[in-house]
Amino acid sequence: MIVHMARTARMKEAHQLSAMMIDIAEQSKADFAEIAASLGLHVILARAIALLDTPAPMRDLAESLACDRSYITGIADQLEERGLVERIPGTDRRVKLLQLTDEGAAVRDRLAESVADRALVMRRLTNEQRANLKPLLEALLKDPQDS
Amino acid sequence: MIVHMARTARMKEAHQLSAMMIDIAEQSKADFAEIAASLGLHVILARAIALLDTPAPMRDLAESLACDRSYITGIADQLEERGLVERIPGTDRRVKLLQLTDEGAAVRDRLAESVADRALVMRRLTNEQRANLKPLLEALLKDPQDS
DNA sequence: TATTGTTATACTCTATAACTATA
DNA sequence: TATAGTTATAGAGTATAACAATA
Repeated sequence: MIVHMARTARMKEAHQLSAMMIDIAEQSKADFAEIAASLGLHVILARAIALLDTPAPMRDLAESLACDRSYITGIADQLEERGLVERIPGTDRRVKLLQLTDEGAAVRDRLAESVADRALVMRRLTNEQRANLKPLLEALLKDPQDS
Repeated sequence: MIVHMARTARMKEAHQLSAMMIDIAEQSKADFAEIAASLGLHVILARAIALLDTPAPMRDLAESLACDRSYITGIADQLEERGLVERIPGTDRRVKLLQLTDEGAAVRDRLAESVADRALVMRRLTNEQRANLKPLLEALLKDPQDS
C-alpha cells in the first residue's frame, strides 16, 4: 500500500514538473511570437534572422531550424523580399549564403533587446533565482549515457 | 561602454535561459510522443486520455486541449474506434460525456507510469534538485499584475 | 555519384462556417 | 436566442520527390 502511494506520488510529481516546464516554454514561445509580430515577422522568419549573426549556408539554417532545405528556400525568399537578407554565393558554387542586410541586422538587434526585456526568466526571477535555475537546466540538458 | 556590455550580457542570459527552457520542454514533449507512439497513439489522443480521469463533456476537453469543439469530434471518433472511450449522454441532452472504457483506463495508467519512469526531471535530477526547481518554476508561472 | 538549392505537389493539423438538436 | 456536438471545407505549415547545377 505504501509502495503504491509512493509510486503514485512519483507519477504526480513527474507529471506536474514536466507540465510546468512545458507551460513556461509555451509562454516563452508565445512571447517571442508577439515580439516577432511587432516587427511584422512570423516566428520562423524571426528565428532565422536570430541565427544569422554571421552569414550561413541555407543548408546550415535548415539544420538549425530543424526543417527541410526546400522549406528554407521559401524562408529566404520572404526575407529577401523584405530586404532583410541577401543571397550571396559561396566558394563552393552550389552553395548560397544568407547574409543579413543592414536592415536585417537592425531587426536582429531589436529582437534580442525585446527578448531581454520581456523574457519570463528576466521579469519574474531575481538574479539569485536565475543563478540557481541555470545549473538545474544544465543538468536536465546534459546528455549522459542513459537509456 | 560598460553599460553596453551589461546590456549585452543581459541579452545573452535572457536568450540562453529561455532557449534552455524551450529545449527541455521540446525534449519532454518528444519523450511523451514516443511513449504515446509505443501505445499506438498520437500525442493529442494520449493527452485526451490523460485528461479523462473522470468523464468530461467534449466542450471541456476542447478547452483543456486548447482546440476547437469540431476537432474534438474527430478525437472522440478515433478513441471510440479503438475502444478506449465511450460517448455517454449528459443530463443536458445536448451534452455528450467522454468516459474511458476499462481498456482506456489501462492505457491512461500505463501512460502515467511511463511518464514517471522516463521524464527528464525524474531521470536527471535528484530529489533535492527537484525540490529546488519547483519554486523557481512556480515563480515563472505566477501571474502577477505585470505588463 | 553525391550534394545544394529550387520547384511543384502532397500531407498533417487545426480552424471556420453552416447545420441539428436541444435548451 | 444561445449552446453542444457534427459535418464539410479551407488554410497554414511543412515535407517529399524530382530536377538543374556543381562538386
